[in-house]
Amino acid sequence: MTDKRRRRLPRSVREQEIIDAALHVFSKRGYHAAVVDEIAELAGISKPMVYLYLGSKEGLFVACVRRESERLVAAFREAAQAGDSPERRLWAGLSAFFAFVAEHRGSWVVLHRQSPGQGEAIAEELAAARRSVMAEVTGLVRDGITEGGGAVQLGDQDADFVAHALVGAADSLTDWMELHPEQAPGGVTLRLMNMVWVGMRNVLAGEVWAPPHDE
Amino acid sequence: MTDKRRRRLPRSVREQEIIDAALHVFSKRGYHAAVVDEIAELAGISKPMVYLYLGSKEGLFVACVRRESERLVAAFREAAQAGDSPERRLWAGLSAFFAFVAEHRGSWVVLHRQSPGQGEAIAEELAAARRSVMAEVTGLVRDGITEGGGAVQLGDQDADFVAHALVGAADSLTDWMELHPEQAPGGVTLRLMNMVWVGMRNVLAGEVWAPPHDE
Amino acid sequence: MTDKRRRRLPRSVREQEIIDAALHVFSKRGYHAAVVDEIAELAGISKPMVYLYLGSKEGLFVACVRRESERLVAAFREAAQAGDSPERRLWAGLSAFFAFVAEHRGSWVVLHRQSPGQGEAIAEELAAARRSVMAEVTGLVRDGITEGGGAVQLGDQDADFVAHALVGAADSLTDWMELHPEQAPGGVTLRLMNMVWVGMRNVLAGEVWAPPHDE
Amino acid sequence: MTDKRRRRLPRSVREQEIIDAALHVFSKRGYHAAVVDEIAELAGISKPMVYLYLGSKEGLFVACVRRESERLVAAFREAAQAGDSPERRLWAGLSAFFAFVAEHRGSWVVLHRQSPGQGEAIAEELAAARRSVMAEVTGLVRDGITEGGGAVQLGDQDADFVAHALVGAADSLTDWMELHPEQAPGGVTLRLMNMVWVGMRNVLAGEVWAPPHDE
DNA sequence: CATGAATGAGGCTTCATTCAT
DNA sequence: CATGAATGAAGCCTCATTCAT
Repeated sequence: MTDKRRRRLPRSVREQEIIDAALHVFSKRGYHAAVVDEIAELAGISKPMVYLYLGSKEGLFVACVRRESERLVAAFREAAQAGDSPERRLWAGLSAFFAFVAEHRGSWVVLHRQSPGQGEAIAEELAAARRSVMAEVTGLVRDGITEGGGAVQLGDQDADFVAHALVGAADSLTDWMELHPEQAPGGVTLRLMNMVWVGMRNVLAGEVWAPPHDE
Repeated sequence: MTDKRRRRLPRSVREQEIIDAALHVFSKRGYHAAVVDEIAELAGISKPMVYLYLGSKEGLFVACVRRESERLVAAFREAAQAGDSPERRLWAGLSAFFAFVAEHRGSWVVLHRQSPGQGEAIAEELAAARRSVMAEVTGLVRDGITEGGGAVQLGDQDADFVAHALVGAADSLTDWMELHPEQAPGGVTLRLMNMVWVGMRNVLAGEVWAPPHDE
Repeated sequence: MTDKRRRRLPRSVREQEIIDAALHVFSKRGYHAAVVDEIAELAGISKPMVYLYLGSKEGLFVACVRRESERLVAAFREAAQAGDSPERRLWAGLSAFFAFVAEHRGSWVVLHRQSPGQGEAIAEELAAARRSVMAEVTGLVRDGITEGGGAVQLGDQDADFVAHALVGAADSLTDWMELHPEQAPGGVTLRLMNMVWVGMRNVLAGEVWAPPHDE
Repeated sequence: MTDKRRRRLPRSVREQEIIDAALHVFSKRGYHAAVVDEIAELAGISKPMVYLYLGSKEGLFVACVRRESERLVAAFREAAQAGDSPERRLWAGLSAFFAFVAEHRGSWVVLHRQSPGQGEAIAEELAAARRSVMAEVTGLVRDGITEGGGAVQLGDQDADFVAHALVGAADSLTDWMELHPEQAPGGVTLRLMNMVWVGMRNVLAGEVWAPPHDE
């Protein structure tokens, strides 16, 4: 922490600091309960500066959502690019995704655990962010499973289904991880992948399961 | 609905109507953005009645959480009791769970999609409700998979892991269902079960998957 | 405490019970902080009955003030009548007055320790009550001191001065008595009388005191 | 007063102005009947400023009580220091005290004429303020009478008794003064002092009075 | 550029009072 | 006669946002 008094920072840097502060507060309190004063104080500047840079409370939130969803997508993509086969790419992508959700709690909370109905603009921005994240996962799932699972094709709708299930499970498992702090995130990813993965492959290979009927 | 003006209702009935209205508004707006006036208006009474019956905005929320978590647990248990084998019970319970999440959107949103940090009492109540729901799922998962999957035992921790994954996936899949209204909830349950189920069984049977390494 | 349910009491009795309850609550909380619900509950009846009998919160307060000031005046007069000389009457009256203030704390608090400005009607009623109490004291003081102190006459204005001082001192000494519960009220009266009495007599007899000047 | 619109005042000045306004309103209406809006309006600012500076209605009241009790004590002490003998100090202190009570009606009403039971914090603050005021008077009374009256010692308890009586009488005499506006405060002080003073001295000198018995 | 000072608007809560049975 | 049910009105407090320096 350098001396916070009377720093002259370039606009872009200061803006990022404000968004950092906003992310922290929004994730801790939720959009409505968050208070702009707290964000300004945490950013080490006065409130009018916050308004000068981001325009409004909504602007703050939108900036957070935009930046963090881009970060998540970027992490996902970067990891995925490293693999040289669809299966490897999928594994790497999901690992990165899971790591992001587990480690950047604040970002994920802002993106995925806000109550709905906080206003038109916010709902729109959140929906867009979630769509863009989900699209990445869906794409990798489709390719990964299709090629990894053998000759079986996985349609867009099915891939999207799997992507939703994976994302939801990953989200929920961050709660589980808080109850079991001794479990490493990598291990959790592996367990989740195993469960879904082996299931997907076998289901695609024809091993279906049907609900047992009472005779 | 009969004439809403100046109805005199017994306390117990009015109270349920108020909770109905509160559930609707809380699920639409989230705890903080919800406004007590709107709840009162939707319940067809004046604000002081709301306070006379439920005490405070927090009291309203707690009443919603309590009632709906009990409903969810009840639906889950009732369905599970119908089966005569662990596997059947698990299937029935999860079907009921999924149906509840898909159909009682409001209840589920209030239980599971609130921003964190809404205050001590609220956080505590939500945590308790979620624990009680998760405990039900975990119990059925452990028994169901253990006996359904063969001789393999599933420990409490593993069962809880699977339960979290299932609950999270189910939650997320309600979003998917909104994108695909033509899909019946029963079918969605079946797909989810298949994916997880077959995977779990095979994993327990020894078919593990490991991330592929670049050679 | 007899069975409070469904008593049929004559109007006058019930009214006194309500005033009892009101006095208790008003003296404990003050006019504004007092809540009609609490008065009704303490009186063992429903709120509409309170309004049927006393009309309004103001009516409740006015009834308390009127009844208690009459009681105080009555106690004062009754005691004073017992004496057969002005000096005895004064002593007896002041003793009774002091005993009343010390023992009927509720009554005295309602009469003398209300914030001003609670509304026109209330201010008027309180002023009237205080005037009537003070008039009693003034009358006895004038006669008692005039005849008790010798040939010296005490005018109305002076008597009123002494009466005010005595009443104020008596009021304040109830606080002192709370700090010294071991002191009997009778002793306190005696001390006060002694201090004022001897002073008055000597002053009237010519022993004046003047502020010392620096030379 | 200069143009009240949009004045920018430093915090400390504004704060005192707010307390001035609060004192006025609290003394006119009493704690509960006072309305924060009126205080804000009288202070020439908007309500949020009041809350920003003093925190709450309770905070406003506490600030008044604290400031005014300190003022009273200061006036009392300053006057007392001027004398060069216990008797002179007592006279000067009591004169100052009486002048304060007579002239700063608002301060005195807030300090001494609030209904009891306005809430824990308020009751505590008021009790503390009254204790501190009474302690000053008690101290001076003890020294002043002891040395002024000759060789007779006056114990703490007796001094406190006299102090309570004096303070109560002074309080009540402000009412008398309102009925006799032609009387100067200095004269009232002198009369009160004479009455109590001569009495105390003579009582301490052995001239006791006892209630007359009917033979 | 930066901020201390200021506010309009709105939300939670309470309470005296009345209505319909 | 008696009451459970109901509400209009008002008060405390907070917060996003802006002004004047």
